[in-house]
Amino acid sequence: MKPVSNKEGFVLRLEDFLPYRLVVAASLVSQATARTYATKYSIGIAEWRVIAQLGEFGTMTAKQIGARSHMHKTKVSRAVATLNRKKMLAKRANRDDKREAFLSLSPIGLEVYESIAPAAQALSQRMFGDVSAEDRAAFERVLDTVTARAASLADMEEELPD
Amino acid sequence: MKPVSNKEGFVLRLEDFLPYRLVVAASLVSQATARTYATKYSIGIAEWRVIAQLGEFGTMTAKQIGARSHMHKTKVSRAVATLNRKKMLAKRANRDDKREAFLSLSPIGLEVYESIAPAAQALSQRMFGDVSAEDRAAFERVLDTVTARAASLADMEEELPD
DNA sequence: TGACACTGGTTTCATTTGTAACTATTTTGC
DNA sequence: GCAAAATAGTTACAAATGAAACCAGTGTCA
Repeated sequence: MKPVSNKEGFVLRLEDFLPYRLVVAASLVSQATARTYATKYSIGIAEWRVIAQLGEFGTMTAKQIGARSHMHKTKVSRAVATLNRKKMLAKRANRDDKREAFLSLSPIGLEVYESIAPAAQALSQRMFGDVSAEDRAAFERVLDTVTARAASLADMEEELPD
Repeated sequence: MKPVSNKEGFVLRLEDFLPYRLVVAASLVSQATARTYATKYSIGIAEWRVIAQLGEFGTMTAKQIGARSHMHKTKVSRAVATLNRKKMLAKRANRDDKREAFLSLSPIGLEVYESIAPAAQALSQRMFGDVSAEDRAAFERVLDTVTARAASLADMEEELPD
């Protein structure tokens, strides 16, 4: 199918349009991975991301998890709640600030982490495995710059004067 | 914050984990762009994507739009419905197959397309503008391969025997 | 000290989303 | 030609989501 030029003449070629391609790729990847652990371990994406953070860093507050994973705070809150219900994490109050709590994986949570993490790694390998080291490095560079840009853009508009 | 190794020893370093980084980057980009045309032109993401497809290719069925943009058919259906309500597109029945309809932009829709497309282009420029040509090429290569992989993975599982 | 702004986290509510069921039509196999 | 399977698109329903209100605790500054 060939692009059609309309009267005004400006045509956006989506197949060359990086933001679009990025988003499509990500959504496919997200679906594919989600399926893997969703069906296999009955864990949702948000829950898994919380587990992954805690598995990597040990102990964090909900706030930290949200900041690090760019997850909305209500999403984190709910994910934590479900994981808590499933006895997958340990909550320890912070004496110095009773608003927040220190979260970490319970033995069960750790088990889940230990079983999902390698699967995730394997899946990643299947998707990115045969990408050359150079391409991979370039890919990471671009991801980083665009992440930074997009994040700053988002923040900017957040604090616009009304 | 330094990763903590737990008893079992397997730690997934999310900052090195490409699927994760890809998804985070995409979600930030998506948010940033969404905001641009959402607030400026009161158009949702799905609607914009439909407009973009039609702007580029002229006439398509809902099915084609969905396939090309990897959008769920209900999403396409609803986006088309809202755009139709806003008189932004033209629906023409297909005599040879009355189940489907040929969709294209109405003059109003074209206007919207012509005003959003350059803005999107500009935003993309702001995010990817100063990426070197080589990095950009590498980035595209990787996006393509991973898109193909993830898509085939998704399809595969779709037809699993239950 | 006490009022007031602020922050971590939860909850409520309206919106968005996907799954599955459904309608209308077309295709297939016999 | 016709019953059964398939397909384009819509709709009903339930789950996921984000914005905003909210609660409890903390910081500030007079």
